[in-house]
Amino acid sequence: MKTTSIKELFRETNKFLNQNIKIEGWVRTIRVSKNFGFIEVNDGTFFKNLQIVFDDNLKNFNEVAKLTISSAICLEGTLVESPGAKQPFEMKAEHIEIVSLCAPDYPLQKKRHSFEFLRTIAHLRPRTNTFSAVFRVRSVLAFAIHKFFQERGFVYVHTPIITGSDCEGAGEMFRVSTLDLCQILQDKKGEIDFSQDFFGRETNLTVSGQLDVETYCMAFKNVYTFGPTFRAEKSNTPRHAAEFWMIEPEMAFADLNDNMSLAEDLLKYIINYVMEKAPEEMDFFNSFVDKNLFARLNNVLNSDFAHITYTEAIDYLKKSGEKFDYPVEWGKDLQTEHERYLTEKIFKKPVFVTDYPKEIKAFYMRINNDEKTVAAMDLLVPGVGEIVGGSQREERLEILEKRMSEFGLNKEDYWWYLDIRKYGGTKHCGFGLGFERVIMYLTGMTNIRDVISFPRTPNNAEF
RNA sequence: UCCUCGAUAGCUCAAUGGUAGAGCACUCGGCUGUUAACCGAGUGGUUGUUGGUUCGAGUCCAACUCGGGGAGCCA
Repeated sequence: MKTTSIKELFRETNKFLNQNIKIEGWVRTIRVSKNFGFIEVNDGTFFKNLQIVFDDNLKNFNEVAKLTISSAICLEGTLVESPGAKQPFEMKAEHIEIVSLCAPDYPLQKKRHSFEFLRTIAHLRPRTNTFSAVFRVRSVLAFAIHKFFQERGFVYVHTPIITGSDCEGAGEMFRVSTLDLCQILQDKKGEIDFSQDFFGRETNLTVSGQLDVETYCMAFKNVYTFGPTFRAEKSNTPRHAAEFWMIEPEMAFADLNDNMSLAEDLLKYIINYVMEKAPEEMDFFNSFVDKNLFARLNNVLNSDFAHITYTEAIDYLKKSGEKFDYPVEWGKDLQTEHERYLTEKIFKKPVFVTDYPKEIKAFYMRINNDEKTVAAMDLLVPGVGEIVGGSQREERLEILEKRMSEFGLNKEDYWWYLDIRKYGGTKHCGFGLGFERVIMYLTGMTNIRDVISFPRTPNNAEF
């Protein structure tokens, strides 16, 4: 007999009602009386469980009655309408095979656990309601992002994970090496001799695919990367991880306004997509994780994002009368408290902040005509803060070279990046979108460690 | 890295410097429609680690480890 998925039962109920079916899954909870009992079984195909009714007509009733949570079972029986209020249908079991009895020291109980505890059993937590919902949404979202870009003709570029360049000089990097740590070779200056290393030079894990993807942008016009990114920063916050995923689109013949339109369209598209494709999971988040979730997401869908310049943002903050821990001053970067005030108190919706002072942004961002600011944009959203950071890139070779020397960067190390400007360079722009931050924003989960299967953070690489 | 709070049974949490406790989980028994099922009984502890103060430390002190919240860096 062919196995039916619980997802099919919920999506095409009439097809299976009063029919004989076979189900394979794991016991989520069991309640037993003297002569009958109930099992809630989950087969992994769907967020919700199927309730099983069984009684002592089963040959192995006594064994079934002693099933432990998370035991694997295979059932045959009839799908019938349920008299109970909490489920539309249930299965009247005629045969239950115990595939594997779960050991009694199984750490997950029927009761609620703290996320902190569940992080210590990251190999078991996908079996809980919350993590089942988080990781199915993560999967749906990843697909939605590809679908969005592919539908618009963007080419997916796999930029390298191991890199010889130090993109934007941003953050500490993880060194990649096959040198024997016990016998590091030093050259005459006493420095490490990377010519003896695997690649014949110093290499690291990537902190951004942007510089590489810009080269493909000049060939395919519209491109994007979507892959793992690594930062060796000892950041200990609910929003940072040493290994995370990032989406980085890049568009040729496009300016900062095109860039912001793309970011806004992308966010709205994936919100719609995940609401449509994972409604049970989203209902769960709205009910148990963040009661304002739907209101917040609908607000994003139904509003045009606000646009202000950095200079205007400083004015807003100064006129607000709010007392901030950090002073508001033109030329200084916006602090988290400033960003949150802008998006949560003043605009109450996503806000693009553009045209930051050139001193506080990266070397590759395009200098504006005022020669004081660069064509950068950050998208701030209520609750999460900065979710997108992007810019129009400096395409003018002389200006880019000047900027690099101001930042103390060695031109020779970026020869291929500069070549793009020499050989048919054009205006272009792009941004980075933190995948985990999107998941947090769309689910209401507040810690990045709870939206990554096996999170890597300082002093933590278990599993 | 800085500030701050915390760590007690498998889990969630109690315990005035003076005998280490409850609910859930687990084991056994009861119960004919349950929904975190219910009722009864039982098992379960080197109180994060190391050192100190004290007649006596889960409780006070110090360092360390890990975790939460905030900050910085950013995505």
